[in-house]
Formats: sequence, C-alpha cells, structure tokens
Amino acid sequence: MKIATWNVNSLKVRLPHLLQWLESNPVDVLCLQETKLTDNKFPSAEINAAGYQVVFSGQKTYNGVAILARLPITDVVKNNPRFEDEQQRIIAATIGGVRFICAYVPNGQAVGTDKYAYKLAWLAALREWLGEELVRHGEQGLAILGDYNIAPQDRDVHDPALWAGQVLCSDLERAALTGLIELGMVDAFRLFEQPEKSFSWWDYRQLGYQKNKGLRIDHILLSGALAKRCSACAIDRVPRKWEQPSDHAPVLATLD
DNA sequence: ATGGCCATAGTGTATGGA
Repeated sequence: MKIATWNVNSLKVRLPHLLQWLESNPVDVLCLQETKLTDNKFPSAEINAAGYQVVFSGQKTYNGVAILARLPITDVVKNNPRFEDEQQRIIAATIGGVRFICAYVPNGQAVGTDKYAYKLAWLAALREWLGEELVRHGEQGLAILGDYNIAPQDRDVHDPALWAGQVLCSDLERAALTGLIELGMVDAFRLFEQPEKSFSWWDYRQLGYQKNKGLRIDHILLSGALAKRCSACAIDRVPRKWEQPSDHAPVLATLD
C-alpha cells in the first residue's frame, strides 16, 4: 500500500497538478490539506474519474482537508471529537484495515500570538484523541499524515540559526510533536537514510525553492505496527517545479 | 532595503500562510 500527503494550497488552483501527479504516482491513499473549498465546490467527479473515492471536510477560503483512496473509505470522522473547532483541519477514515488521520495543523503565525496558543491547544487535544485512537486502532495500524507546520529538528531547517525559536521551530511546538511520537508513533521519513537538506515546503519568495531555502514540515507518522511494514519514504519535489506550484511537495510512504 | 510571493475575496487592498 502506497500512501501520501500533500498540502495543495487551494485545490481549485491545483486540481490539474493533483490529477497529473496521480497519473505518475497512483498511490492507494492520498491525504490533502488546504483545499480551501466548501464541500459543495469540491471536485468529486474529476477525482472519481481518476479512479479514486474521496471524502472531504472544507470551508470557505481557509483550511479544508480530504482523503482520496482506491479502496472503499469507511468510518469517516470530521474534526477531533475532543476539540471544538470552527476550522476544518482534520478528517479521519478507515481504508484497507488501516486507520488514517489527515491533519492540517494550525500555522501559529508567530510565537506568543493568539494563533500560536491555538496551535498548541490544538496539538494537545490531538494528542489526547490520538491516545484513544491508538487503543481502538493501534493493533491494525494507524497513520497520521499531514502538514504539521513543525520542523522536528534543526536538520529539517535550511537555516537553523535564522529559524531558532521562531514559529514552526520553537521548543513548545517541537515538544508537542514529540508528544505524539511518545504515544508510539514513528516519523516514517527518518526510518531511512535521506539526502541532507530534505524539505517539504519552500517559501514562494526569494527564489526559495531554487535556493532550497525550505523546511520539512509535512510528515507521515506511523503507529508501531505500520512502521514495521514501512519499506520506503520520500519527498517528491517534482510537482514543486511545475508552473504555478503549491509551496509544499508531496510526501510518500510504502507499506508492505 | 528586514521586503520580496501566492491565494482569496472581490475590484481596494487586507488577511493568512510558513
């Protein structure tokens, strides 16, 4: 089973990229973030025509998540039942016996702001819910894929000195990510040897991609049972080079 | 020079993203 996550930064703009990417990467499960579409505008027909079922939870202008799958999608849950949230940032479903959570973690804007506090509260609630979900689904396997808006370590940052203590890299955010991992999750990307300076997001400004001024903030976390099945994990930079790209690249993993 | 870009809403220019 091949699984992937991609922050498309507007599915309206990026639908052609999504369909093109799926042609060359016919993954079994794909989690999308920042669809930025209300549900009535979601392009289900085009995605179905590409051979995928799809479930989604969106809103106007901001956020929005979706899960595409070649196999039937069951037991869909929208949002974290432990966290009241107007913002559509989570959708969960079971596919092929595996529990998938697609997550768009809040950005946090800047350390010390209200949005930063919201991010930390959101992550604390995610941990609480994840603990329960692992009891329910851990044995068969659970994966959380998404845009975490957290660079786990300095090696995931193009310029650690510049980013030290900043949002996406702060100690409290990293501790919140560690909190998820402590429940028994594994960062699939770090199961394998990877190129130096591997990133999943590059700023649109300052020729960020061309200069590889990026961060690794999109992750696939696997429960122990799935980590044992994982035989590969990589970032696909190809669509970041296309015309009018998302600022994020897809992250893929293979489960044997 | 401490910004620069991009998407959205909407038709000016602000907000949010990361």
